[in-house]
Amino acid sequence: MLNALGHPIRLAIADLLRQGETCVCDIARHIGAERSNTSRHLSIMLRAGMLRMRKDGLQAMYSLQVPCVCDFLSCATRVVEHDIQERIRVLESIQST
Amino acid sequence: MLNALGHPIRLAIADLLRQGETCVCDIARHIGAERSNTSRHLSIMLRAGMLRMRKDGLQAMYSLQVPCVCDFLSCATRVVEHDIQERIRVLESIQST
DNA sequence: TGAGCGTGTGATGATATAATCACATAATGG
DNA sequence: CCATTATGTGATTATATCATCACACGCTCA
Repeated sequence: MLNALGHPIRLAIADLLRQGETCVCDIARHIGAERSNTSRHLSIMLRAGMLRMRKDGLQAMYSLQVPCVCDFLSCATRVVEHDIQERIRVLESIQST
Repeated sequence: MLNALGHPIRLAIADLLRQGETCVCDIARHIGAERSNTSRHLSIMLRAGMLRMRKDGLQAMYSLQVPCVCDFLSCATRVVEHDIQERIRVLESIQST
């Protein structure tokens, strides 16, 4: 599952899906990727067990399967923000010398 | 950072380092990988900002940089366990038909 | 000072992954 | 029934990643 999140497009998909169930074409439009490519990444995430899919007429609706994935992404965001702040601090301390 | 955790060896390294600071040779021995390969994966994790390294004589001691990575891994573990239990439930329901 | 140890890193071949194109499938509506 | 639309999937090429080998560097101690 970590591997499934370790790609920019898939991370963007996961982030987008936190807002709720979305169809492939909307996902592709929002993240600016080709639909076939988006579909392929979605299938990877589906296989990883982090997404749920249901057919609604023509559309395939995807949503986050596990609520914890949201917490997971929130935690990742906090880690990254913390890391960025620390790097800024380091850069500033270098600059001041 | 998700990418850095999305590889079996690196995930094993992160999991091992939760127990505390460890040198490269011990890490390599514990996870059963070559030392040069281990060193390479460690540098990837270092660049991702999730590890800290300090030299201690001959040895290079690595440790988890951000405490949140521990929470992160705990959360991942919970997600996976939940997923496994759900898959078992699905399999059993198939078997019972 | 030279041997030994732990570590990091180029080079390289093997493998995996990604993006794109083309096309097939399935549902919808005229 | 046929055109249209949304989706998924082979095929292919390009790119990235991985594991291994060989070797260099820095530190320690006899």
